[in-house]
Amino acid sequence: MSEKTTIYDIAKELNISAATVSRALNNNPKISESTIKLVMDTAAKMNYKQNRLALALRSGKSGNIGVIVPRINTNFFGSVIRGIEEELHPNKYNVIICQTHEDESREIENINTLLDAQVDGIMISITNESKKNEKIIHRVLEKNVPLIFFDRKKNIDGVSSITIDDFKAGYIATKHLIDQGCKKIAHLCGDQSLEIYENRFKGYQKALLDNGITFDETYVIQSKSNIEDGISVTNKLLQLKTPPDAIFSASDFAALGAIQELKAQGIQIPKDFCVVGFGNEPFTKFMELSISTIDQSPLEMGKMTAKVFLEQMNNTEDFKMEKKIVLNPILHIRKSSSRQNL
Amino acid sequence: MSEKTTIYDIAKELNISAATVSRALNNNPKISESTIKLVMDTAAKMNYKQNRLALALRSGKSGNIGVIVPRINTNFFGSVIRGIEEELHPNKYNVIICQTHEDESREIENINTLLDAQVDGIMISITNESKKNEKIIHRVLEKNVPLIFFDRKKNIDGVSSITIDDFKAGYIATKHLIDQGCKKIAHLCGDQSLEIYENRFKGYQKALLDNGITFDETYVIQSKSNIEDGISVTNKLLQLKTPPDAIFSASDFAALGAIQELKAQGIQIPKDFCVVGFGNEPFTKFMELSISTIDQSPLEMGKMTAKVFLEQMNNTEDFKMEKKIVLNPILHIRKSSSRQNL
DNA sequence: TACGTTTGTGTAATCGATTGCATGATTTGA
DNA sequence: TCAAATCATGCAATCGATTACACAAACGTA
Repeated sequence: MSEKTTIYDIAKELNISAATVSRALNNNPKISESTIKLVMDTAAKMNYKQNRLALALRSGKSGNIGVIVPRINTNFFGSVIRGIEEELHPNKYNVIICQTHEDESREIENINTLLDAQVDGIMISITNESKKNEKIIHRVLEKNVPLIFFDRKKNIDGVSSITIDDFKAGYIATKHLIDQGCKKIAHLCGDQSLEIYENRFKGYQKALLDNGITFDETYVIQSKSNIEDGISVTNKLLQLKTPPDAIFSASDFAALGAIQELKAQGIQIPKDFCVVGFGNEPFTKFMELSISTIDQSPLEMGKMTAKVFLEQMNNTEDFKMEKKIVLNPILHIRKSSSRQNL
Repeated sequence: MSEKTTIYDIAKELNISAATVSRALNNNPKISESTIKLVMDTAAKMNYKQNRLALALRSGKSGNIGVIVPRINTNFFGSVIRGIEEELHPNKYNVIICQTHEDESREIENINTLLDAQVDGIMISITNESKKNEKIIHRVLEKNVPLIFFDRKKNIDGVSSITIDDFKAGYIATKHLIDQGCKKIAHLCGDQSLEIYENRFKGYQKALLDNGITFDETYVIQSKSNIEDGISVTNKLLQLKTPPDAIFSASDFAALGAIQELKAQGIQIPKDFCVVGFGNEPFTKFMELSISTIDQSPLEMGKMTAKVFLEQMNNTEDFKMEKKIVLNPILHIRKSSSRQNL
């Protein structure tokens, strides 16, 4: 049962005031060298640890940062959080994680919890673009709690964000399929109320346009980010009068489902049909028929997010800083769309 | 720029003392119904939020729980954390995540960080069994900070733990291979200084013994939990005078490497060779040749860990509570070891 | 009426660290 | 040698909520 030593204990021990102890511990130049040394030594001897709660109350800073994600147990978000963590820990910030499970009311709850917990900042990847959570976001801003979006953002003035260039990602993925000789490229798109999915779709359209392929909206079909949906949606595509000869999926999971369905129908990949996914989930690489996909550099994204936060915290200027960082997507070409060796 | 309202603001507004406000907000029976209602209403009107930092200082409880894992971006740990989170959030605890990257000194750092941050408890899956971190663990206990192990534990009196029955897991995995007709079963084992890997190995041995198969130590070979090591280790096994006809790997990643190497050597799975992995990583299910594996119920493990913590927090009795919970491993039989359809 | 109880509130201390202001001691400069 | 400047330190308030103790008012009872 080790009693905690406080600055008062040290003060009593040395017959000086707590104020002097506090100043000495903070290397205040007003305190004489000898006193500082004495206090430091005594503090070490008495195994003194600063009480961060007391500091938090006085300064109004908890030293905690809230991170809100749809879910934590996917490679993408797990890696982003890892990046955030690695950047913030050396700066004495702790990371508090919340999950929304793609549920808006849960998102609101989480933000309130974090505000209650007096976090020094919030980093969030929002669930979707609906108006419902607009209000709570503004409450965060009103409270002057630094807010940063990553990956799934809202466009709000004065709020920084770290995303990847989803338009470009959609573009290069589609362009790659065109380069492989595909002419009828379908797109499994995500919830269009989210900017990321909208941009992937637009990139896809632009690539078609730039390469003289007419856009056909029957080739665009929304799919959830899971295998089952990928299967059923692909099945529908294959029943079209003129079925597609390639799929660009906005999700790796849906792409995997698509591949399973294609195989089930005896279609040869990549000979007769090419597939590109999105996210570079670990399994895309491990599959026997490895899946081409877009890497989103999640680790990097996490680190950038944390860095931008730290910059804003250290920004003592009077003006608000807004940074919109857009990372470069990287296309990994794998077996599911490589025809050069055939 | 919304100024925060405190109980003093409410007190001033109503011309009563802050003490009364505090008591009213906490539904103290000493306060008259009418006052409580008045205070509650005014608090709501003034948008009062309790300052958790002040509460934290006074009570000595931060409301934060530290969770230490080797890494966060794997399915297993991600899911455990998710489980912990889901159980603790409704109880007003926040979860602070730390990663050790399998580095002992990092582990010590993390524990110190958490103690500094005045967490109300620590849940940890340790990096390994070496003596170096023994000291810091005891410091946690001395400080009376509740400590709980999950998955990778140390055996310390009075400390609760939630694990799976790794011995049984090793046993049923091996028994399954024997049932498939395999006679020369190799084991890719993990770091034997970790109890979990030691127990998987022991279960493997016992299953062999119980089924009249002589244990052959040349069939046991240590492998790191990654594909590359799985490949190289399997290559070595195949060069033996009498190569094995099955592998029970203590890691899914090594199992995947093993399968890749087996295929590369033209060996038919499961006809000529069976493989069972460990962990039920998502990819094991997605592979075209899906991999048999042991599920560790990580979500359940996380939830149990949190529950045990909450129980200990609510335990007002004078005695210490120690719970050693052992979850049941579940064998998922998939293509890599299913001979019944051949 | 007088006295003991109950009820509802207020006063002030507490948690631990920080910091503006005051003060006493020492040094500097003329 | 004395005023001014510098230096080192102490005092006390502060952050916001809780709570032991005190106390006044209201009530009940003999």
